[in-house]
Amino acid sequence: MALHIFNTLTGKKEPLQPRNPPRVTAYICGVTVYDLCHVGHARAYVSFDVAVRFMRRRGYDVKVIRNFTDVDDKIIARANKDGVPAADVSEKFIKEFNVDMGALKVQPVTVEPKVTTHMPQIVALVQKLVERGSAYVVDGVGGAKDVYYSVDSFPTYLKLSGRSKEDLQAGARVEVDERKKDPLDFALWKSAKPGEPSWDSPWGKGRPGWHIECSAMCLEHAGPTVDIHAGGRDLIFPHHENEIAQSEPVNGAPLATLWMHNGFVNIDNEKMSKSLGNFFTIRDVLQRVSPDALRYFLLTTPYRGPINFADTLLDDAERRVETLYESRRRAAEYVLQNAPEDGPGYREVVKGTKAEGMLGAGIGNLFDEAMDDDFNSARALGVLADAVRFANTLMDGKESELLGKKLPPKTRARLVRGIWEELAGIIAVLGVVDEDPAGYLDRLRARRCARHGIDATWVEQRIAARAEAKARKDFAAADAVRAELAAKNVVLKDSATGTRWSVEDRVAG
RNA sequence: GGCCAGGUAGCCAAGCGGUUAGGCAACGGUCUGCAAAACCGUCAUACGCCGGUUCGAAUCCGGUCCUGGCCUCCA
Repeated sequence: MALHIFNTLTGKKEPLQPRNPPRVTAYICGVTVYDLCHVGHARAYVSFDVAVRFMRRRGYDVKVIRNFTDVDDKIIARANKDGVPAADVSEKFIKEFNVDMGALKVQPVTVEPKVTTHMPQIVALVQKLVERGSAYVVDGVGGAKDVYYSVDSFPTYLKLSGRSKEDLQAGARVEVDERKKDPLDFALWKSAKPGEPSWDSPWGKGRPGWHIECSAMCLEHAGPTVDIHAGGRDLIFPHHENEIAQSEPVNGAPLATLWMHNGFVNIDNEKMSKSLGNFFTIRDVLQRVSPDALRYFLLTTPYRGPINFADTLLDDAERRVETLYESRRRAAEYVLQNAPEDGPGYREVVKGTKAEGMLGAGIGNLFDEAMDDDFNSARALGVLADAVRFANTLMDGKESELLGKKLPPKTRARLVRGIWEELAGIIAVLGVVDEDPAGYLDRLRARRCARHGIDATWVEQRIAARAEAKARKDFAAADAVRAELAAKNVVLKDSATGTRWSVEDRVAG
């Protein structure tokens, strides 16, 4: 099966059919840079990051365009409030955005266009719309003009959201503006009020309306039709609807073949919003858990549906990621210690056994099959779980139940190596458990030590004392140390190579 | 009011006509000086409710209840 993606425009999963394969163009609506990003942004950009990584795994040459809207009412409002130029606000939050995306391991996109560097294209597009009668000019501020888009000029307006103009007006929350021909008409160009950033145009000093920048930048970087246009659900109306209305009459072609929209992040089953105060920035969250944990959490639900955000769920994800890193580290050590022999891979070994149904088709294939179904990351994590569990079973030497026979360590090592080699490709797409396990686990432990006020040196000393007690068979003393450390959330893990320790985070957060 | 999602075992969450998703928690077991981790088993013939279609429905159809969202800026 080929990659299928849910298309908002048709309401169906459709095969990805790029116009010029293997090239895929994708325009992802970026942020308006007036504040720090929240977990809703994290969900959108992590979802699309995984989608892009998977398309690349599938052999597509993906060009990703993700804009910054750096001219906007909210930026101006923020600048006025802080008493700084608007450009300072947008520049600051572009930097912050990049910091957050970097932390989340969202891969850099191909092009990051900004409104301020695409003014000529925007003005030219507005001009074309006026010329062909899609837009009209009215009096604005101080002799300058405003330009409005006429929704009546575009018969298929609202085809993406499947609404009707009557429905929207029934909401009766559309602002009344005497100069508009239709209440649903929206601004393409706004005349500048005193003190606002502005650019020269045929209509005097002004700035673009909210939607036009994406039409202009998408055209500039992807051409008349982009293969995939993506953003949050909330953008379906009005933003994407308006983009379509602005672009299609001028381009004479569909703006996008596929429209992808990610679902919302809810907090305690309510929409996250600033007014409700249930609002978390990405860095708030990364204060609590690792980027892997946040990514893993976001991937536990397919991108299109809502996802409920809660500390307990994040903590669950972090523990799960920790387990996976532990397994990965253990696998690496196991392979190193057991000198894997050459021979058939796990798929052949599993044939005709209980484990065949689980992994016989091949881990990579199962993963691809899951992701081909509209990037079903939840299913993909199931594949990951099955594979890791099987590798652990082998390392435990408990494979006879599954395989009907016991294998020598060298054979097990061969299979474990093969499994993790395949898993490497998967975790590279998901962007979780893809770091050096020792480094990750050390950082995790250090963070928990800090949170619980634990001194690592002291722990090591206590462990040494316990080792001495154990050496002289004084198990009572050894157990006393275990209990002493357990009281501080420190858990000891004895192994052939010595005692490892970790910090449990379950109590007190 | 209009439009759109969703309701799956203690919790999270796949599946969307027939064959074990997966994870977490709990409990039992293997292992261990004791543990932890890991693995095995149990919880699990679960799918909001009522009808209908079908040899067969969590999956399709009709109705109904509930939750959330959009219709204003929002990923």
